[in-house]
Parts: sequence; C-alpha cells; structure tokens
Amino acid sequence: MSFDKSRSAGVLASEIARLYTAALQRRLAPLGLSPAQFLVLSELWSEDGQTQRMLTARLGVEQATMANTLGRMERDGQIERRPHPDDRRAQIVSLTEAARALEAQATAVAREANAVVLGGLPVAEQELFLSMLGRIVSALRAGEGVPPS
Amino acid sequence: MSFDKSRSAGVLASEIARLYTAALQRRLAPLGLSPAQFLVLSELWSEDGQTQRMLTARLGVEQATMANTLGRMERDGQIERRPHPDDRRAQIVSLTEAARALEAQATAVAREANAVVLGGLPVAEQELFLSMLGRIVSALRAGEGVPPS
DNA sequence: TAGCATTAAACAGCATGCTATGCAATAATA
DNA sequence: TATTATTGCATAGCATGCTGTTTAATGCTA
Repeated sequence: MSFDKSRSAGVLASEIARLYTAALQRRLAPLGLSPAQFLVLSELWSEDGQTQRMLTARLGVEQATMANTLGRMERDGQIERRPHPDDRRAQIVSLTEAARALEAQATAVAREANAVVLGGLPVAEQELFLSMLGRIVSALRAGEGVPPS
Repeated sequence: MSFDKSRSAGVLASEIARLYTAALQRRLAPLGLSPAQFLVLSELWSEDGQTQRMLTARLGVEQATMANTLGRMERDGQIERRPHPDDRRAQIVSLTEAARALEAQATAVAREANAVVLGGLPVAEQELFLSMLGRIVSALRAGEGVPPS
C-alpha cells in the first residue's frame, strides 16, 4: 500500500549520494573546489586538453550541465578554453597551473570521502558492494538510459 | 595517483541516484508529480496534517529545502497550509483531494522505478544490497551528519 | 516581568542536474 | 553547389539540494 523509503534502493542511493557529496564538499572547500569541479578536473588530470564534448561523454552528464560547470570553473581560474585548431565550433579545455597543482591533495580527500562511505560496511563486504553498484549502473545505463542509437 | 570513478562508492551511488530520479520522474510526470513531491506526499499519505518541521525531520532534508518544495506543492494544488491551533509560528500541511487521489498510482510507479534499480542485480543479491544501503546510510548519518545534539 | 534563547518558517543566493531552444560551423546529399 | 542534417556550445528556465540570515512567536530565567 504505502511506500517504504527505508527499503527503496533509489531513495537510499540518493541519500548516500547526498551525504557523500556533503562529505566531499567539506573536504574540497579548503582547496577552492566543489564536487562537480573535482570530477571534471580528475578527467583533465588524466588527459588534459579535451573538448567539452569529450568531457560530457566521459562524465555522463548532459551537455548543458557540463557547459555550466565549465563556465564556473573558468570563472574560478581552474580551466582555460582555447579555440580548437581544426573545428571552429569546438574549444579545447585545458588546466591552469593552479588546477594542476591541486591533483594530489584533491585526490587524497576524495579517496577519504569514499572511504567514509565504504566505512559503513565491514571490510569483507566492501568489494562486493562496489561490484553491485557497478553492475546496477551498467544495467541502468543500458536499460533506461538513452539507447546508444 | 589518479581517481577512479568506477570504483568510487560515492560517484557510483550518485549516478544510481541520478538515473533513479530520471526513471521516477518519467513515470510520475503523467500524474503531475515530481520525485521530491512524491516523497513529501508519501509521508502525508501515511500521516496527514504534519507540520513543516516534522516533514523536514522525517525526510531528512534541510528546512529551507522543505519550505521550497512545499511552496511548489502548494502552487501545484497538492497541499494546503493551515494555521497550527496551538502555535502561531507553525502551520499544518494537509493533502488536497487531488493529492489524496494519487496515492495508489504514484506508489505503483515508484515501486516500479525501484524495481528497475534492483533489476540490475540477481534476485538472490537484492536483499543483501538493500541491507548494505541501509547500513551505510545509518553509519553516514551517525558519523558525518549533524550530531543529534 | 523583562530580556535572552530557542524554535518555526521564509527568503536570498548558489551549485548541480535536467530539458528545450537557438546559433554557428561542419558534413552530407540531392 | 545549394540545401539539409548534424554537431558543438551557449542560454534560459526549472527542480532540488545546501548554507546563511531574518522574522515572528514561544519559552526560560534572572
């Protein structure tokens, strides 16, 4: 009859997401970063000089969301946008020195925030939990997401 | 060194949350409801006539978030706010007829959206997964959240 | 009882996410 | 080659979440 939040995978996942984001934000704030900015940076740290389109695809958010986030990152001096040499529609997103310098610290605190989440389970179950999350994401992307045309 | 999103419990949970919210939104839209509105309604369906403070505590969001959501729900004709008989600061939030009529359908589609999420796992693992989510939420609330003073 | 603290809501301002549109540049095709 | 389709981004507008501040009503206490 009624809806039991405490047994809803979606509601529980959303709550974990909110608490994780808050934990990460508290740790990133001293570095001048936000959670979404961190994700973009982590992509650029592994490969600098990507187009907005590539970043959008790899992080799995909508193009407009990425455009807004990149706008804030440019405003905050984390990235620069330079014209694409071959395609005048596109731009190359590249790290500033300031952003490059944050990699070690930011990665460390992000790992810490994730450890806090996993810390809710005994070590013996953590690996299985990660595996379950991964399988669910794959299934949802395949089933509910936009079909890859 | 670098940050691996695909092994981050927080990132994966956030992604499941986004995909779940989208799946739920698609199903609720024909009823004129949004995911956050559904959660408030589900609370009111089980006990009508609560104060904003009670709803805030039970759904675990901030007071300001709840005030905004209730504002949209009032605008959309789902709830009414009436003065509290004993406390002139407070208001009683009660369901409109229209909102009361949606319970069965809305609950059904929400269950469906949750089934889609759990569907990413074999049935044998679903119960364990729910238990893990619940334990993590409890641990995070206790550890990182605002201490219950 | 006067004054301070607490509580219930509202409001302001911001970050992230989304959809829908619009625009310019590039590609494909009739 | 002229049209049409596609692609890469930007913008607008909205929902949800947060923090911080303000206001009004209540409660407590010296």
